[in-house]
Amino acid sequence: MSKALQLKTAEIEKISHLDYFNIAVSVDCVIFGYDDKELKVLLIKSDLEEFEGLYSLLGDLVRPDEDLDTASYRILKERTGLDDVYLEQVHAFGEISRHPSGRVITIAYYSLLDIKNHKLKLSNNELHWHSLSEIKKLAFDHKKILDTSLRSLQEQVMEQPVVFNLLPEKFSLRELQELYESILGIELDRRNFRKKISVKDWLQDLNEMETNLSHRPGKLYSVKKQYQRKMQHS
Amino acid sequence: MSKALQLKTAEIEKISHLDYFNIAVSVDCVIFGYDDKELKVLLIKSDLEEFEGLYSLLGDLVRPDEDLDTASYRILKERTGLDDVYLEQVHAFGEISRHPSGRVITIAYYSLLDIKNHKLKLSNNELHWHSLSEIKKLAFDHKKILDTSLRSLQEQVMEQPVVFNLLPEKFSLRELQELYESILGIELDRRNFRKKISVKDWLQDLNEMETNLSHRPGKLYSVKKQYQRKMQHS
DNA sequence: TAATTAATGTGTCGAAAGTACATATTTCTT
DNA sequence: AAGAAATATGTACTTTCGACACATTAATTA
Repeated sequence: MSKALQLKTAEIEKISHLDYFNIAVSVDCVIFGYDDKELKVLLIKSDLEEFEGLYSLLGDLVRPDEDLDTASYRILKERTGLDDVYLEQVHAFGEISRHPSGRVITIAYYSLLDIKNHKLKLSNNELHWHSLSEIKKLAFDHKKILDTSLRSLQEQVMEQPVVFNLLPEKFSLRELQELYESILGIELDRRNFRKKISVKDWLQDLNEMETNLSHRPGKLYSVKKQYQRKMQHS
Repeated sequence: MSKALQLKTAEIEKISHLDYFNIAVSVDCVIFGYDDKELKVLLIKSDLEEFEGLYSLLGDLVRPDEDLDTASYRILKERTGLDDVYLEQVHAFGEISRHPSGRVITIAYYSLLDIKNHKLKLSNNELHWHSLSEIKKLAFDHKKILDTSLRSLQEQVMEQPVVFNLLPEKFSLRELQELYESILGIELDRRNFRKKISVKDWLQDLNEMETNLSHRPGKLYSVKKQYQRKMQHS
């Protein structure tokens, strides 16, 4: 093993095997949701004394026999019951004392899902959706991880068709625009937004209308099949 | 520790401490260099039987008492003697069998340096510069890591002032353009390139000219101080 | 020293994309 | 039938992008 890892002999003598295997690897999932015109993130109450009263992202140690990607899917599945969700790796965080109980480096993933259409079994556990705007402090370095993930999402959102997992299958252009505004934190001009989206050619016009509104309904769209991002089942 | 990592009691019983600490963490550095109008990468001959005759990136295990960033600086320092080099994290690679001798996940960093101005002590070791165009196969998953890092560099290069570490302190616009062409793998129009660079306002006109050319010399520039990317010494 | 060579330095025009902005239309409600 | 509340849509202006050509400079050579 030591030779495999290209250590020099002198180093091998100095450093024991156990030293090197004293780092644990975890995955943390930044699960963004969208509901009530607000971007939210799924958090769990931290059960560490050090972080009494604080919330943290959903994470777990990576098992020796699973890929990083597989680990993130497993965590999502275990915690939310969902298995059709797109995950994207964001960054690795490895400061020495980021975890109070030991050396743990973590790989952050973000994920997007439509809160209303993915009813979690929230009843018996400590899992809750939190509005991004209200989150001031999180356990560990999870606030930093959240900020980095949001920035990464913001950078991708206008270039790539990533956000559709946050919406129901059928949505109006107004709903889509409100979602973009939530993610980017800015207001957008309706006509310019529609123009910009329409040149991307991501949407399928369903020839259906919104219903149950007390005003003129809008047309409904869905994202074209080739742009749907689902889990690559492993 | 187990509680710290938020395992359920049932899991703690099933899974021993050692199982979880059976994953090693390494850092691999994709060190790009530029010389002779070509983009190159620094590789070392693999000393694994499995990869006989193949080259690999510069990497090492992360020590329990160092940050990921610190580890990447240490590796660069140890292998090249350089300590004023900018490193940027790219991605974590964690496929189960990416390392033949055990479970090792690796965090990839890229780094940029001017080959001519950073004379490595290349004499006694197996370190060599390889033209990117000639690299077909590398040890481990290092070809994939290299490709991902290059793509990441390509995406950043027009937006951010990242490439100046690949050039000597003083350079002409032609040299800069040739560098961009090497990185992007395309030819650029001289006038449009100059226009694009000039609006960025990254460059300091040094009021000096190239010398020792057999034709009209160009003006020399350097990157403005506020855009220089050096190591944040830790 | 004049002519040649090989590169530098520079500007314009048309196309495409981005931005600001207002009115007519549709559906539901009363 | 009128009013309320939202949808759907186009144009003019500005900025950016891309293609493209010619005069200038310094070194070399005849």
